[in-house]
Order: sequence, then C-alpha cells, then structure tokens
Amino acid sequence: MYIHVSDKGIPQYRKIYELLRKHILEGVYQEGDILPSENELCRLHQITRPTVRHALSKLTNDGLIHQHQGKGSIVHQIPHDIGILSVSGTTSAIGKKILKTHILSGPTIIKWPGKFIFDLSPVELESGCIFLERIRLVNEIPLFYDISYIANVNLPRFCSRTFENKSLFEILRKNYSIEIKGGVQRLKAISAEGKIIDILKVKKGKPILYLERKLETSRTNFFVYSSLYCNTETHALFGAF
Amino acid sequence: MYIHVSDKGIPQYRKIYELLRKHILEGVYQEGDILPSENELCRLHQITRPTVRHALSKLTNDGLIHQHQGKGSIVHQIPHDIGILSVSGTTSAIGKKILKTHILSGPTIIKWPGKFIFDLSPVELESGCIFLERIRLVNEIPLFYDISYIANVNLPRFCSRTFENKSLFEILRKNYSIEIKGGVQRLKAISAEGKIIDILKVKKGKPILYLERKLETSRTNFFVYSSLYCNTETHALFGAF
DNA sequence: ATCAGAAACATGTATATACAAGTCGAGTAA
DNA sequence: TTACTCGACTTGTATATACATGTTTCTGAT
Repeated sequence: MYIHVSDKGIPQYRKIYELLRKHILEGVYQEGDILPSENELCRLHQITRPTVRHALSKLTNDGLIHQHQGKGSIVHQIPHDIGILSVSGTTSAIGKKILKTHILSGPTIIKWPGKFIFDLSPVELESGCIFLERIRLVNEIPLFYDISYIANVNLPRFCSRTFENKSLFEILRKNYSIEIKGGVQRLKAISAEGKIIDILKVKKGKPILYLERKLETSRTNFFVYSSLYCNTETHALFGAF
Repeated sequence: MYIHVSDKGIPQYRKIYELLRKHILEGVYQEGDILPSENELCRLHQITRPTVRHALSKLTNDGLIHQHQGKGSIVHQIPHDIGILSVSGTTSAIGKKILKTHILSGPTIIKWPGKFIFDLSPVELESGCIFLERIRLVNEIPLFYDISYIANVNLPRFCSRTFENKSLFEILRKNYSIEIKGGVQRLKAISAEGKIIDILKVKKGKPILYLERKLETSRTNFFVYSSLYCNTETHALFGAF
C-alpha cells in the first residue's frame, strides 16, 4: 500500500498543485483568502504533509500564495498585469476571455537561423526546427509578438495541429507528454522598428520589452526557444520569485 | 538526538544552500560541473536526504543548478548578463570587480510618496520610510538607477551606516538578521526622460527597462520596495525560473 | 571484441513521524 | 475591564525509510 500511483503517471503533488492553482486563478480562492491548512489538505486528498507541502511550495514559487508560519497559506495578489515571467506560459496567466492568440505563420519546418539567440547542440542543429509566429491580443490590442523555435525531433504531426487560442505548452503536454520544467531568459528594452511597428501597431521608436527565453522540458536535451516582443504601455509584465 | 539545532538558528538546509551557492558563484564548481550527489552531501554534512534536497531545490530555483534524474545536479550557465531577477540582489550576481555602487542620496527618513507603486499597510504608512537612491556602474558606465523604500520600523542606526559598494541585503542581513525571502515585480519598457537622462547618461527617448519590486523578508509585514531603471543597451538582464 | 543485461548509482516521489516556533483566541486572574 | 497565560492550531525543520525511475558502468556470454 506504499505510494499512490496516479492514473497517468502524474505525481500526486502535481495534481494538488494544479488543482489549487486552477482554483486560485478561477477565483474559488480570492486574494487574501486562506487556503485549507496543510493537515486539512492531507485529509481531503488522502496524502501526507510532505506531499502537500511540495505542492504548496510550488504555488509559493509561482507567487500565487504566501505561507506564514502560524497563520496559513494566504492567496497572494493575483496579477492584474500579465504574468509571463512564470513557467506556466502566457495563456494561463491572464483570463482566457480577454487574451486571444493569433497565428502569424507556421508551424513550419525551417533551418535554424544563422545566428541564433542561444547556443544550440549539434543534435538540435542537424534536426532543423519548427518555427511559429504568434501575436497575442488583449481586448483586440496586440500586446505580444511571440516567435517560437522548437527542435524538430520526434514530434509527429506537430505542424498540422491547430494552435489557434491554444497554449503551445498545453499541446506539448497533452499530445507529447512534454512538460516545461524551467528555463532562463534575457530581458532588454528596445525601440520599436521595422516589422515590430506593424505587428504591434506602435509608433516607431516606442519602447518595447524584448525577451529571449530558453525553456527546458521534461524530455532530456529538448528545449523550446522563443523571442518575445511586448508592448508594455498599458499592461506591465508580472513576475514572482 | 532529534534535529540539529544550528549555531545561530539558521536552518541546516539553508547553510548547505548558502555554502553551495557561494562555491558556485566563486567558481569552485564551474559551469557543467556535477555537484556531489545527494547522498554524498548527506554524508559530508551529516544530514539526511530530504534536507539536502531542500537546499538543492532552492539552488534549482535560483537557476544555479539543474537536477537531472539519474545524472546528478549540474551547475548551470552562470549569467554573463546581470542577474537581477533573482532574489539575491544585484551585487552578488555580477563580479564585484566590475560592478560599482554609488549613493546618490540617503539613506534619509521621509514620508511615503503620495501615490506609491504598491499598496501600503497602515502601519507602514504611519512609520514613514527610509529613502535611498543609488546608481550602479559597470566599467564606469551607469547601468542601474535604483530607488529603495524601506519602512522605518526597528532599524536602529540605519541611516548612519555606509552603503558604498555594499549590498543593501547584506546590511539587512548582517546587522538586523533580516533576510529576503521572495517578492513580486512588474516590468515595463519606457522612454528615457527627465532626470533618467542625466542619471543614466542616455539620450532622450532611449528605451529603458523599468522595474518595480516588492521584496518580502523574514520579518513579518516588513517589505523592501524599489524602483529600478536599467539601461539594457549593452547588458541584458538575466533571470531563471 | 561486441553487445545485452545486470548492477550500481543518481534523482524523483511518497509515507510516517517528531519536535520547533509563530499566531490567535478562549479563559482565567488581577 | 484589562492583561496574561495557556492551549489549540498553523507552518517550519528534520529524521528515517521505501520504492520508482532514469543514467552510467561494468560484467559476462557470445
């Protein structure tokens, strides 16, 4: 009777994490609310405290809750801004009602760009990459221009899938069992120029937040790369740490 | 013989964390190196694996290492850029040789600005705040303009301390036993205007990365707030997650 | 000499338990 | 009524253990 093996190999702590996360983002628990105590969660889900704590520590990490000794786990300020600095990707952070995704081009298979933003391994280089350009709109105003590069290894039928209003991470997870584990990013402020002006519909010279990310996945040596241009005039980016 | 109570109330896992972190940043372990395995660390420090894992998970969180099942804990790419998105503050991220800190004004006690960047509690409001303006230079070029606001509660002799080339976090920690536990931040790209032009020595209209942070500490209800203006033309900001 | 397979070792998940320490409210004593 | 203590509850730290699962290395049969 040792170890709860879960339905689909998803660990217990992750299921609790996802559930609580969903509830917080959906407003079941609101800002300032106190989550059920660790012991209550244990009883509710028939798991032990270390497992519950594992889940809660992930939520703390996401900045969704704060744990206070003696008090409890308190739901943190949910970003009115757009949370993109967390692992979870853009689509899940802001209400899905407001945020729309639109495909500009792709997904198509191309060769890697000559000078790429990150160093690539020989394996990645020789297998080519899947290229995907999207814009994300909030209230019909384009806020993000997102260029993704994914190594083309063992991703059957990837290019024929529909991405419209779907999270890239969701597709990777549900269809290929690939999860984003973490990553690194570089940030810069740049001036709007060239096609950025057209795509984000801003004036030349407007400050744009530029972001390069390398995301690691649960599949060894498989990374997702992306460049992101953000118009932060009306919506700031939000991050917790 | 239960529980190792540490010398100064600092938990075991934190000591291991700090030690490994120091070693990584000092180059004892270099990029790509494999840390001692969890079991080795257990034997070395006479602690158990969950405790070691607690420490390692913090390092993973900082982006300093990556844990791979079956392989080990591998030292991650140490940012050549300037790591400011991590908890640790600016001074420790880039080599101290290059980065200089210069005080523009303060620390002085003022009233909180009328419209503050974050919501303040009544207690914070009535106690006033310590105000501190600094610039940070890399190779004599100003890169950051940093404005800090700290609630003026129980910080004796704070304003008479010297901050030159010292980390604010270091002072809080060593003199007041206050540690930064985490925080939230908002990011925007803005145009250089007004005094930013003079301070960062950039031309009007240049894109500047603007950052508002609220840092939580080990002291309940005690926060450190800061606004940060960064010239990212030559040095990008770096973050891991 | 080669290669499949087992062993050794790495991290990942989960349980069960114990005690430390902060918070808060109920009840008691002044 | 006020102040204080104490107990019940919270999260924090740490141990000890078991088994799962991915990686590397070495061994032994072919």
